[in-house]
Amino acid sequence: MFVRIDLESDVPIYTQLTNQIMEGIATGELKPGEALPSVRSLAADLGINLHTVNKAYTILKDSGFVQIHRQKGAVVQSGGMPPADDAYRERLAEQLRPMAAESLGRGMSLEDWLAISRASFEQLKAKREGSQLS
Amino acid sequence: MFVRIDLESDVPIYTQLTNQIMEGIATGELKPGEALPSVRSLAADLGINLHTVNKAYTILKDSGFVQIHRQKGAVVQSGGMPPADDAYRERLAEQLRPMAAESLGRGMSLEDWLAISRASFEQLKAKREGSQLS
DNA sequence: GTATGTGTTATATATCTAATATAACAGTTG
DNA sequence: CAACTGTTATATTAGATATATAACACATAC
Repeated sequence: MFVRIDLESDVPIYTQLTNQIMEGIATGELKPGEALPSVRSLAADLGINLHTVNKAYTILKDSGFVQIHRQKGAVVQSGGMPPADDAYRERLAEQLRPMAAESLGRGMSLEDWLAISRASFEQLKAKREGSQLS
Repeated sequence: MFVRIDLESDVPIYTQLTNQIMEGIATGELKPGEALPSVRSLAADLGINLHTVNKAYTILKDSGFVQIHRQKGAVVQSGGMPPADDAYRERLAEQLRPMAAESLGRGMSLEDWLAISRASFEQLKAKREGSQLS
């Protein structure tokens, strides 16, 4: 498995898991229809509790990135990913605002801010286009 | 005071406070050398506890955005804001990554991502250039 | 048809964070 | 001296995080 958990981080384990799995889906490392490890096996692999993994899976299910077949397990959403609709864009802008404020406060230019922002997105996009043909 | 606290939010009160004061500094609404309200008066204004305000002030002091004169109170940093050095830029990129991943996963284009990112920064910058002459 | 493997649900516990409530202290200012 | 700073200390409540065990419903494999 590609997941790495940092137990020293102040980011909750279930959040680290959620983020990394979502990143795997976004980059195409995990393809639609592909099965995720069972909550028990992934928990055992990572040396964490089953419920911690389950919490991450539930968040991904509620946000529409995975489907959960009660007895088959969790699989990457195959019926189309959730859209970047207006509600999401608002949430995103809300999250970005304090980060933009701190950057502006530290004297960062718009160009620098956009360069870092662009790099974050392009790195993931490049990974996706490298691992598959779309 | 310009601060608005949302008690329903899942964002901790001290974080909301920290963010809004930092935004005030970034936009120039709060100018270098300007005094912040005392922890007691701001707490009373917002209907929250003195220690919650103090926690926000301490975070802002530790990150270099305000100075605290033990008996005069907290004032906006007048000796230059903390720099946007490499360490900060790394932290920023770290924070942006999961957001970029979700946006990519939802099918957002680089252009859309940059547009939202740019808007977040420019709104604050415009506010700053509107409230002062620099 | 029993065994195994899914997610799910239920309790219980330990630890940490967030927020509040009081109280007191040290040092400045009016 | 009185009033105001931030600071420190102690205590309590509530919630989040993470763990541990156990059991359940249901499908599939032997």
